[in-house]
Amino acid sequence: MALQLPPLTAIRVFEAAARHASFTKAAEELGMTQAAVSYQIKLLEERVGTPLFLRRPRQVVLTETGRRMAPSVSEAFALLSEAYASARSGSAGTLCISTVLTFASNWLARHIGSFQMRHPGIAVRLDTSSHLVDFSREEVDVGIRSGDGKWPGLAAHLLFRAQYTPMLSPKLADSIGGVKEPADLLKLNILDPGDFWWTRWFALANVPPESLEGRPDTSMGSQAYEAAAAIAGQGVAILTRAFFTNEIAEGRLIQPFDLFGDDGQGYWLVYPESRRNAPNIRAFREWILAEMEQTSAGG
Amino acid sequence: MALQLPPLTAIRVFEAAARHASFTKAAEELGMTQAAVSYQIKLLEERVGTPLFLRRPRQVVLTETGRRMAPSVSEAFALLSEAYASARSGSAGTLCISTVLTFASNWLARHIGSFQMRHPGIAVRLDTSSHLVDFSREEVDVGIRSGDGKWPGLAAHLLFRAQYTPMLSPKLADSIGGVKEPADLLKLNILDPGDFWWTRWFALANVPPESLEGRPDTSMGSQAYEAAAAIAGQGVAILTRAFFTNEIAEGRLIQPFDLFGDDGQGYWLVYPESRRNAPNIRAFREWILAEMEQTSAGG
DNA sequence: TGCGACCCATTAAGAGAGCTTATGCATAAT
DNA sequence: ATTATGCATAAGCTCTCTTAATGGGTCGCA
Repeated sequence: MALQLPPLTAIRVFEAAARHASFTKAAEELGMTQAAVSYQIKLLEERVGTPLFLRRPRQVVLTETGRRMAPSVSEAFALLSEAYASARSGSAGTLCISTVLTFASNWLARHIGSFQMRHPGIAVRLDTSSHLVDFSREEVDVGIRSGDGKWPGLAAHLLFRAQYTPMLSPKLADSIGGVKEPADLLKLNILDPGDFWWTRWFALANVPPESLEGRPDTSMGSQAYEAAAAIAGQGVAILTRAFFTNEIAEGRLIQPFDLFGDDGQGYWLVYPESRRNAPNIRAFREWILAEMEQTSAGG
Repeated sequence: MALQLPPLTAIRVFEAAARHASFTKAAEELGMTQAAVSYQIKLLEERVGTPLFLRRPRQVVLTETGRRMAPSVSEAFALLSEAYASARSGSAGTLCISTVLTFASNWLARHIGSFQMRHPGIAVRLDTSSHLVDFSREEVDVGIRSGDGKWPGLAAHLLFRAQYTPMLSPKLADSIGGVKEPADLLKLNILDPGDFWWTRWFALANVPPESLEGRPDTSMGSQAYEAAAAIAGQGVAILTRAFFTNEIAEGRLIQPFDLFGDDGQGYWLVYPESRRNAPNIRAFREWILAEMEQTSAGG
């Protein structure tokens, strides 16, 4: 196929020169010197095989060929720059967030509405697939994942550390006359006792580790489910605090101890470094960091 | 104004890559390496601010933004290459000849039909203005002018030398019993005796120069008119032979002597060197040189 | 599974297109 | 005449773009 295309820079210069009927004016518009315009036009004329301008004393005028060529060229460039501009700005119109399920259900679901209020022009799409998103393979703008914040090529902002601590319903606490010290928890049903977080937390609390052994594993695989069970009074769950500030504030859960486990991980906002300034990404970043600030302050 | 246009080379590459859904294929089409395509696409993606392709294992696929952009871009390029192609070939569609009146009326008028028969696709426009055409100021393809063949920047082909010699109608010659020697001409009416050509020619013929003095100046300013007068038997004209081979062949004029004046000038086909290979110019050049060959051989 | 084929990304180095500066020339305006 | 304007041209340089070589990832085949 290979349609022989004209030298594009020359064509662009021609378009401007034809519009202005002046090399000097075209040079101004294009931000180059008059000499460069002259050079490009000459080049194009050689390629076309016929003059495009007549050099008159203090002006240039299009030849027949030039006149025939100019309108199509202008139209083509209009099309091009429109497509380009719309791609540039249009890229702000959608935001695809790939997030771990935990974060989506425990935090994002309750807060994303605020983002959409502030940026009504941005359509949000959530992708809660569990695999680690590869930005070069999938059409995703930002990701939220847990880890240590070190991913090559990705910018990462810490949202909060994954600090875990036991939580239970006030009613359940009351059923044993209140939870005064960590060992009290052992009187209750432990949700997902196999979770390493329990082991670590009891260690921090100076409770012998063997106390968990032999308990039936009730792992539900998701904090959301364990939280629901805890709220229903079915046991004590060990949860990430930041996800449940709301439940605590509303009294549906209580956090008996100000003691946190911390495995050094955290939840991070990530996106390709190179896209740091994309409008939609910038908007989301600024919003979520502000939101975190506010939440942690309020909680 | 100054719509920010995208980097055009990158856009061209994008267009091809989008069409093929492959960088490698696009590279082949554009005659460059795959690496260059990759580079240009990356460049464009940075400018646009969002990926245009998703890099999948053995293929690339357009992102939403890319899909939105591709059709307009393709259309724009189609427009562009059409305009360019039509300018390229369309430039062969017209041939504007600037020629001195003498040549137009005495030679071209009778022969141009043969050119149009051979190149029916080329519309011929004649411009017989008398001033020396400036190819950079006027929309003229080729010129025919007399001179010494030296014009800077112009290619020049000698059509014929301006050799002049007396001519008259056979009937007029008979009226004085035939023209046997140059001096016999003095018995007849000399058309435009003030023309320097007469002086030169009689000098070549060893006829005293004073013989022309005192004759009324009948200058008509154009060989065509003088030739018409000669054919009508009104006198002897001194004419450029090449223009009247036809009249001689048909017996309407006779050339009594094989003696030619020659002021070193000639008629030349000229055009800008740079346009030597323009299709219309090439066609005309080849035709007129062949025609000259044939005429001088036949005459 | 392991190997080869295919496709894209990346890097460094080199070539060359195209820009700028400076100057010249022609014409129109003053 | 003199000045101002607009384009052409030459030389030199910059920086974009290309090439070449290499690496990584996946699919297909045995």
